[in-house]
Amino acid sequence: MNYWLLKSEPDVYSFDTLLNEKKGIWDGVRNYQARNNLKLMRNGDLAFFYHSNIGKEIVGVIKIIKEYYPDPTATDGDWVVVEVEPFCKLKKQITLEMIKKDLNLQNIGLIKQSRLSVMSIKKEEFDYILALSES
DNA sequence: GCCAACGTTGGC
DNA sequence: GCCAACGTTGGC
Repeated sequence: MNYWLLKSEPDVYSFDTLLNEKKGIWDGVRNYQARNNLKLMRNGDLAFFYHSNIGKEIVGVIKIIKEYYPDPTATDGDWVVVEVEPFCKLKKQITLEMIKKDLNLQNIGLIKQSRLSVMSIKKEEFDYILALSES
């Protein structure tokens, strides 16, 4: 079981859109490192849904329900998608500002690799952020 | 709108 | 294989 963080600009594709649509295809990834992470995802893995640019906060958790297959929106190259469904909405959103200030989260990919859109999250980080959102 | 931090491309 | 030029992401 692995944990991930997926970024999306909410004016393009938001967590609420996914909630309404019940299920989503994570397409359009055009970065090798992000793609490699997509390929490592397994059914049942959980991922944070982060809103970049607008909000700059983790808003929910999603579950991987279908492992990678070729991205139908790609005209060339070896790009892939996974399918996801909403798992839960966070009671309290966790902002980038909070994460940056939190001494327990200084090594999180969101800060270390700010441009990567699909990254892995340590179980401790995942559990810690979930606990924060409940507090 | 700007810019830092990357990633990609192409000339050499 | 190196590196300059350029493009993109995302925070500010």
